[in-house]
Amino acid sequence: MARIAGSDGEVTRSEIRKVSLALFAQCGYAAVSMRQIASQVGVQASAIYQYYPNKQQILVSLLQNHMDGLLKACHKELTTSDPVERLEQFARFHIRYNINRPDEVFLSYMELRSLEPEGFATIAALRSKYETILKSILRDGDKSGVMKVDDPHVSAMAILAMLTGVNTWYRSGGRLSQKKIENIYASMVLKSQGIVTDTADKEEVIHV
Amino acid sequence: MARIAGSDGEVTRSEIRKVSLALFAQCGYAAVSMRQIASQVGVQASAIYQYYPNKQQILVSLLQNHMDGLLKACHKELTTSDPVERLEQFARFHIRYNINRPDEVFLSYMELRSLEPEGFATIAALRSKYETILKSILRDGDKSGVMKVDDPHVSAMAILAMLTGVNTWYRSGGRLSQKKIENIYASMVLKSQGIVTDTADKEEVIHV
DNA sequence: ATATTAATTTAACGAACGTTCATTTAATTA
DNA sequence: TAATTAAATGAACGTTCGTTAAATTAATAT
Repeated sequence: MARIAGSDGEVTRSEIRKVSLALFAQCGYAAVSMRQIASQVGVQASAIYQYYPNKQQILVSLLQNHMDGLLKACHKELTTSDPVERLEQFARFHIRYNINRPDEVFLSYMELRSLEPEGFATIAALRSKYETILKSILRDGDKSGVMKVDDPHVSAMAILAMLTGVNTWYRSGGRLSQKKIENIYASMVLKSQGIVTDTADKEEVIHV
Repeated sequence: MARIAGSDGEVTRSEIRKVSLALFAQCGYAAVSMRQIASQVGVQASAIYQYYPNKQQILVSLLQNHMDGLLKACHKELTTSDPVERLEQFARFHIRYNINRPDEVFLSYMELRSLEPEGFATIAALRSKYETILKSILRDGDKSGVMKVDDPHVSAMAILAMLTGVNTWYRSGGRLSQKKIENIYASMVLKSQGIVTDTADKEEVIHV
């Protein structure tokens, strides 16, 4: 047998992406074989090479795609110039965007080590771009006195780790709604940088 | 050749542990071969089987060892019963203990997926034990009104992710001392749960 | 000095790996 | 309808994988 009735390159390509993403996230890049991917797609391993030159490029493409989408969506989301509001927008965006893409996020944070130098440089640069967005917000907020940021770099790393960590425990259909989770994390992020905003239980910070 | 002059089982065993830990953390469990480990130890791959029945048991043993040490050290560190002080002790301990064990921590968080069911259950139980320590502190603090904990489980996960994240960026010999980093993280953790403690710039929270 | 135990080697097993290549069939174009 | 292009197959390549077995030598105990 060779070409199969009804076969479509675009469909197969997207199936390869879908299956690779799930398998890489679940088992790790190195532990997944081309035959394993092919089997779940419903083709032979050799068919994958019609779409990707090698296994490594599947990973690079998945990561590139995710980071591009993340950056684009983030820029669209940050609409205000006020640092505090902007920090809240960022926190909420990060939770909202990542909570529904657990596999992409996991890959992005865990499989950088599986990238060869060229791909690594590309993806690391995109990640750095994203981190810089948050650092700028923190620097602005600290400078204008509305936040208490000990160290913008450390704070940014801490906030990102905290937010991204939601994927280690969240499973859809759980006890808490996504909106509720977003609220909790946004509140913790703001508080962690010395901002108090709970409207339900309003407080005021006064120097004594 | 066979047995080598001066060879010592205890030395070889600990070399295997050391090398495996570094390689698993750097490349991922699945990407590391027995021959690769053996080569760095300075023996043939078959020699490893004198010490571990298979590759999987090396990983299990490393993770088991790390979690045991973590739990033991943590219990020793938490000396006070005051929830706020206890939370600070926990945060500082977690940073201090983990920052010097980046490979173990990375493995513990990333290679649970590489464990077969039995080993997974063992390690997951130990991790859960550790998480429960933090959750209890948060519950106590919230109940007694000295903290504002939206949800103890979410807060615990957020705090752990934030603290553990230090290993994604910290490299020894960097700009900040370990003590300074500990201070920054401890402060963020406390603030994130509605506690204000900065002694240098004292404030008071007043309900309006 | 001899027997035993500890530590390692070399050689080999079958299985799986990523990848290439020639071939085959379906769909599209001329 | 014929020629071309798209999408897949199946077989094979050399390599590496985890693991086992038998042999060999060093250290220790008798």
